Amino acid sequence: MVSPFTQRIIDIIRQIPHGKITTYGIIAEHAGSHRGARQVARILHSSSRKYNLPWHRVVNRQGKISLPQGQPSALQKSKLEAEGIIFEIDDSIDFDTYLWWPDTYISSK
DNA sequence: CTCGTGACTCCCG
DNA sequence: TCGGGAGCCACGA
Repeated sequence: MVSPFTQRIIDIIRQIPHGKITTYGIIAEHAGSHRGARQVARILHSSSRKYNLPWHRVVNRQGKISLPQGQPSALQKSKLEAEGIIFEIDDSIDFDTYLWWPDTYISSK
């Protein structure tokens, strides 16, 4: 049993298509908290261990990996590249090409 | 229950 | 362009 927010976030993460990415902010908005990006990150981290979520498909607002440079970020990058995502020169991801927006019953905007 | 922590983001100089 | 401060709040100890 988890909180509604957590459940919603998990639900959204699971809907991210293969080869696509989204941001913490977008997920937070869909979870009901436009500034709950930190919670998304925390939940994502925590839940990915338990629910085996594709955490590597979530990046920050700049389209970049949030993890500190080093092994963790390298791992995420390699996972994304394995799905066909091409990184820009500055290691960012092109939103026009790869950004995915949850289709879930939103439509309010 | 309380407390510290944080894979973020926005706003203001 | 960049840095600091604030907001937000679930999770784990």
